[in-house]
Amino acid sequence: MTGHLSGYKNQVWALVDVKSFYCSCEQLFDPSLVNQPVVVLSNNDGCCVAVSEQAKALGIQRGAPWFKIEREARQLGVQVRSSNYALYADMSRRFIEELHRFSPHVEQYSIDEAFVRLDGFRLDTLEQYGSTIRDAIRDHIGLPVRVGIGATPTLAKLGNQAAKQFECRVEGVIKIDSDVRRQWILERTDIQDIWGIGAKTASRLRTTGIDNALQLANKTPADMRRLWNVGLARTVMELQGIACIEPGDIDETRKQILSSRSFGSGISNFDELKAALAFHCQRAGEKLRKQGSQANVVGVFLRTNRHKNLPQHNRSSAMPLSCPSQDSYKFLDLALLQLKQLYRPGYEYQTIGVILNELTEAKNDSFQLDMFNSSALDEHKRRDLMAITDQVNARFKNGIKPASVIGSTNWHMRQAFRSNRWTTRLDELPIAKC
DNA sequence: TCTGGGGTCCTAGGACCC
DNA sequence: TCTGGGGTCCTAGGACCC
Repeated sequence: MTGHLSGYKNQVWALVDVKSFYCSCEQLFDPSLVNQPVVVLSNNDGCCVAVSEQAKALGIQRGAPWFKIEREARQLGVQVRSSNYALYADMSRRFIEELHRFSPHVEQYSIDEAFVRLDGFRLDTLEQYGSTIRDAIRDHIGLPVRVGIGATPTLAKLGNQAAKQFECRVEGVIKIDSDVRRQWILERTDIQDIWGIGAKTASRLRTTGIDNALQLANKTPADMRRLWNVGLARTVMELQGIACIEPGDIDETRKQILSSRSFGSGISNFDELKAALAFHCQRAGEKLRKQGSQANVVGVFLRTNRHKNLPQHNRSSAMPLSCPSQDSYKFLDLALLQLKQLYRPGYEYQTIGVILNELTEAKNDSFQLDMFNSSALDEHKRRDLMAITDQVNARFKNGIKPASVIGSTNWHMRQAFRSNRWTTRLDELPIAKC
């Protein structure tokens, strides 16, 4: 084998990701944030989900609970924003659209990163091509990206990771194209920075003397399969340059749909839980109908706050529908039944959620009838009701919702620092002053 | 007062069958 | 006295990702 980009499958993978995506989106529309320490918070303004380079340099860590670091962060001059998903989703769409100019094969992997296949390019031009992509995203979309290039998805991720690690030396683009360079980078990559290896596996690997990616890559896949699991065996192969993981496209239809949210503060009252449950059934149903699926199983979970020194109660259940459905109200009936079984008075619950499972494609005019409970006419009416509800809710915030949702506000989301939805709302467009 | 929400895949173990 | 074992299917939970 001459180089790592001419392995037997002749694949070339690039992983393009946006530097602290949420922060970069905020900085793009608010120039006062440029080159400043910025953090973006999770739902409920709970913890830091994105941290700008400057904030990182001040010691702010991704995942840190905001209420714990707020005082110090403010003193350090850190700027804070609540999550603004409308903005991020739209910027993500533009980012992916731009990538399609560079390859017919783009697989969006998350809101801020995508795999781009560059098979067939001349090896000595790849680095230049990576820089071209980086410049285009910066100039046309306004977002800073890093590019990692390698013979497998895992090596591309690793290159991307290395581009982060050696930022000052490589200007955001790293290509792993020779065995020498592969080994050099692997040796300097901590085991836990490998895609697919998390905290648990990393600490177990360390007890066997494997601390960096090179040590792992030198194992045989068969041994790792036998001693560990198939996932780790695949990772070893990928690190050796043999592609065996196909990153899925996140635009594919979901196999499971979940709606959940933690409450602003603990909830013990059954009726308030019920209100939240109704909200999540409505929202999960909305997502389900949007992708044209129907569900066969409805699940519910209920959790107390594991960070609190209080009695804990975490339970979940799932029940099959009598026939496949898209009907939020049917989901609610079944979910409520389960909530009654799961609920115990006296606990402070923190999160509730609804999961729709065993999704199948919804056919337009033929659907299975529930033998005991409904007529075809009812089914049609229910479908129309759902369709109209979705249309109204798409146009008007706080449009139609189940009656049981109304009147309880304790579980609503906190978003104290949200910026404008600059690109998706007419009344929030940025204004240019002459 | 205040620690996210949404996914995927894999595995172990129970149920069941012959 | 002697009381199997192997295959398949299903599910809950774990680990991981961003």
